[in-house]
Amino acid sequence: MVTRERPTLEAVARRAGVSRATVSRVVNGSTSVAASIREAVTRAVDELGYVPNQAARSLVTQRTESIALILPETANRVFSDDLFFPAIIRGVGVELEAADKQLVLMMAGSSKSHGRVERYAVAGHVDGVMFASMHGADPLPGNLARLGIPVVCSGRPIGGPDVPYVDVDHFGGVAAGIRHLVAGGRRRIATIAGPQDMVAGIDRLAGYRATLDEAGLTQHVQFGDFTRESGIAAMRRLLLDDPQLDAVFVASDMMAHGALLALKDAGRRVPADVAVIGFDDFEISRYSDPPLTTVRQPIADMGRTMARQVLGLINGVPGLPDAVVLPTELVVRESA
Amino acid sequence: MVTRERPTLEAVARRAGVSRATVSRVVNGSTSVAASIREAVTRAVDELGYVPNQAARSLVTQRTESIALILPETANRVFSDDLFFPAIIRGVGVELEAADKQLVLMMAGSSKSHGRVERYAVAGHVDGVMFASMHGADPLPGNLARLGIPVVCSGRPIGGPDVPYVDVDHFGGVAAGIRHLVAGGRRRIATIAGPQDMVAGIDRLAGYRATLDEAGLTQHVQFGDFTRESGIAAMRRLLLDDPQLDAVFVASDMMAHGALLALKDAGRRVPADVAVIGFDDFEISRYSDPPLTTVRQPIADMGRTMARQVLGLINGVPGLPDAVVLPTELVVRESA
DNA sequence: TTGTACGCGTTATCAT
DNA sequence: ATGATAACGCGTACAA
Repeated sequence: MVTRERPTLEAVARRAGVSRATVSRVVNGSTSVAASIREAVTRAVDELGYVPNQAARSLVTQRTESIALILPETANRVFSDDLFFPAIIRGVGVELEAADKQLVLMMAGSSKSHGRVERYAVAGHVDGVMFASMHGADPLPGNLARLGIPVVCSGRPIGGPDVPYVDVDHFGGVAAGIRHLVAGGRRRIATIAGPQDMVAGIDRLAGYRATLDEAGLTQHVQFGDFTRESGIAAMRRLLLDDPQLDAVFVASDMMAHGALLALKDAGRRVPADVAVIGFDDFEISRYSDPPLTTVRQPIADMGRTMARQVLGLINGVPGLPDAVVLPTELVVRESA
Repeated sequence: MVTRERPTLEAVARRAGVSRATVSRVVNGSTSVAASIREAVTRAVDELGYVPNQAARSLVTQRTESIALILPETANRVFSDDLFFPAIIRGVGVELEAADKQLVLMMAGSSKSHGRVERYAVAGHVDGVMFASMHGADPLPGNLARLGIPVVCSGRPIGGPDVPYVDVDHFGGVAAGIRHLVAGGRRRIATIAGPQDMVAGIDRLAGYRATLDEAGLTQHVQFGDFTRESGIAAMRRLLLDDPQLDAVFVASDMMAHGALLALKDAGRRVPADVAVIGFDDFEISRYSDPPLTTVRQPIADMGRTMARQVLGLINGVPGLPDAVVLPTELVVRESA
């Protein structure tokens, strides 16, 4: 498999009997080119199969036409059976495709890869950067933004929103869920909270605490890491903690699914004995046993919005909001 | 947000009081540099925060250090609740990260984006290309390979394997599943086949036909497109077609899940009345009702293998196999 | 409208 | 061991 020489602008120019500059103009759609010459150049381009060299082009334009999506997780974690990341990628992909940009996917779970991602972005290999699923007070987004690289985060950054972000209304969604439980007569409402180094985990727990306070009820909290297994384990601890509980608000659908399994295992009926509410509204939650009542968050929309924001930043669109918060919505099915 | 001037090789050279060439040598780890000078250069690099410009580097090295994964599907299709693509990406991601290459994800569902992807790859923006989930006799992989671009496909290409590929043993997996059904006394074994423009759909149906022939049984075939909804619909048609059927082999776990729902809906018990076998072994299939007996295919391994193959091609590793076929394995749970 | 010539930031080939 | 210097392929002032 020998690499065939790719034709250059020079080769096309020779073939068409014009200068390189003219070919460049035709290729880039400049209007100030005579129709006859344009036609000749176009033919030469086709005959030679000329395609512009992106590296050379970037070198002078300072643009790469590609945008990175950085996931501070290991590949194994990102693509387990959790559908959050796929949905983000879907939204981002749709929007970038429409803008004719390429999506560079970077997983930065280890500190080694974390550094690699930083160097990559700083090297000017992408025109902009999006972050999803951040842990703790990651300095990377801020660092990149300070270097003048357009950056947008999904999820309000912990430790000071020094970069634009897109998030959903965690608090309001949780409150709606809890109020639904209270209205249904539930009084011993526990929660399985998410990791407290992520804003989704923090805000949903805050929503639980505030709404329970409001109703004057006692709190029961156990923590998971958004996986099904952690949901199973947390539900078991909760049952040990308060065998009389009659409802549980779970901070993610995957963990809620785990809770359902653990409850069935413990002989509890859902929702007769214990009501369960999740958070996400994955497609699959329609098919759990029983179908899951859950707080819907528009994940793909977050991806789309994030992409639009970063494109706006790149193009210098004025008046972009520093923060966009998308609404959540309680979807009532059978589990609560 | 002003783009801060990035320091160039030239700037570092001035600061360290040496030539550009020497700085380049230090940055690229050449041994023939005096220790004292190397130290001075390193310090200048740190102080200035110098990072090599990738475009300039690519221009001369002809390498981009990034590799594309092309999915000939729309973003919406790729990241539905089907876990096939996420698993492929996971495997690819792990392997590329180890090799310090960047993953460029390209979804090419429309013919417009199909062309864009081709131009992108031909423009030399990536060092190699991987394809997953191909439909029909797509000429793109062959075209790119002919241009000297390292290409590997997941799934044997339809219409002549003119490019290296990685696949799984569809036929053997299906045969094992069907024989298990026959051994369990099932005699009216239907199948829900996958799309016949994809090798996974074709080969699994071929396995069904051959193994049923071998056992002298009558065939009942309905088709789906690997989605849960199509599985539901196909199962209903099958029940209409042969109300007496006592088993169904389904060409994917998602469709099998749909079949389970349709059977329950029709009042059939699984496996008492009808045995069900899927194909994939997604994590979630352990939790279906009843837990799904299925043919496991090592999807993430396919991704890893594919990545290793392109990397080998790129590095000119001799003796790479044109085809790698990974084994499948029947996982018996409760549905059959 | 078209062509000339320069510069983008590197790496690589020479001398020294 | 180190330093000039020539590519690499393209866009674009500037000149014609």
